[in-house]
Amino acid sequence: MMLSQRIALLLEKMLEEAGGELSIVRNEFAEKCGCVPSQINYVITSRFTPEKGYLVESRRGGGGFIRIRKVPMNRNEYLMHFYHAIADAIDFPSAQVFLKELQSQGILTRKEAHLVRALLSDTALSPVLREGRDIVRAGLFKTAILQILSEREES
Amino acid sequence: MMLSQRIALLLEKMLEEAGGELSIVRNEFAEKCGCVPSQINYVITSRFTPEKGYLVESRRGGGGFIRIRKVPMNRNEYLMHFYHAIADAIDFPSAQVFLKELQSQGILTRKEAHLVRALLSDTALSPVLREGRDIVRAGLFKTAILQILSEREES
DNA sequence: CATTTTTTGACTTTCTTTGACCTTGACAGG
DNA sequence: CCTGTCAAGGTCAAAGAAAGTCAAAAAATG
Repeated sequence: MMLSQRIALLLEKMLEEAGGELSIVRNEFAEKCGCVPSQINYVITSRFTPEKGYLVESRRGGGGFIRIRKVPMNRNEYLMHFYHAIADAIDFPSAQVFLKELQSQGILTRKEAHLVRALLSDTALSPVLREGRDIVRAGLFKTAILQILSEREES
Repeated sequence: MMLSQRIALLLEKMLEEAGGELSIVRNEFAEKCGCVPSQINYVITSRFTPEKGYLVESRRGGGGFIRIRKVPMNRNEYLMHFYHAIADAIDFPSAQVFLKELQSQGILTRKEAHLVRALLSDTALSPVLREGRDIVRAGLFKTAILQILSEREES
């Protein structure tokens, strides 16, 4: 079997055992998998993507780590409906309609909805070339939804 | 755990216990932490920054000391302080530090802070060319701060 | 056979630790 | 008063420790 496949499987298993959140030390882990360290990045960027419900953070330098969090995607049909409706690009007016909906369903408070709306606005995204803006906005919106989903699991 | 992190934690605890103002003798303190004296400077300059609301003074020579103070600010002062500290570009780790601070000051709830953090992450901004990412992030962060400022106290 | 995915490794960036050397302040002795 | 000495803290750069990037080569896929 392919190396990256095996690594991905192992990560998933560890993630499962750790209850959805896992920290690894890249070089150590690569050692354990018998691969070069950058292979770990490849596996993560190709398979542990936000689209698949994973959130990844990391730190360099002494004491560095890579942390992977699995956001359960199927728990909330309603949010996933939004998630998929966003496609790979969305303009601001449409985003605004979605946000109002999320707010009126009580998924976001007014303050939260306003916050997200501000961040998705054309003003906020003005440093991004107009051609790419709707794509960036779509990615941001999806990230927000994933984040909301992951909050619901906790607390 | 990392040395610098242990030291930072200890300092925070001592600061807390001392009610927000704390004086140490650098060499003594380094001794107690089992590190070289300049490590104390490193910890202070990397973690007890004005951005996080700390004021640091010191005196050399006989009877020298380092005094750390946590300055209480009101909500709007805090926000404007952050707004100006962001300059025109900011990387994710710094943004994260700011957000933690906003959260610990009760200006953002945990959920709000997490939401903004997710939207400012490198993952969320991955469709933006890396060269421009920190600039886009700075713009987004400032937008968020303005939005928060414009909210009434209670949401 | 063409295309896509995987594997590798050289190079880069970020964060931490350490130590050699610099500057400042207090205070004694001249 | 000076001035020298010692007791602080400050600075900086090098070395170490980790993760990130990129592109070329190899392998898999259809």
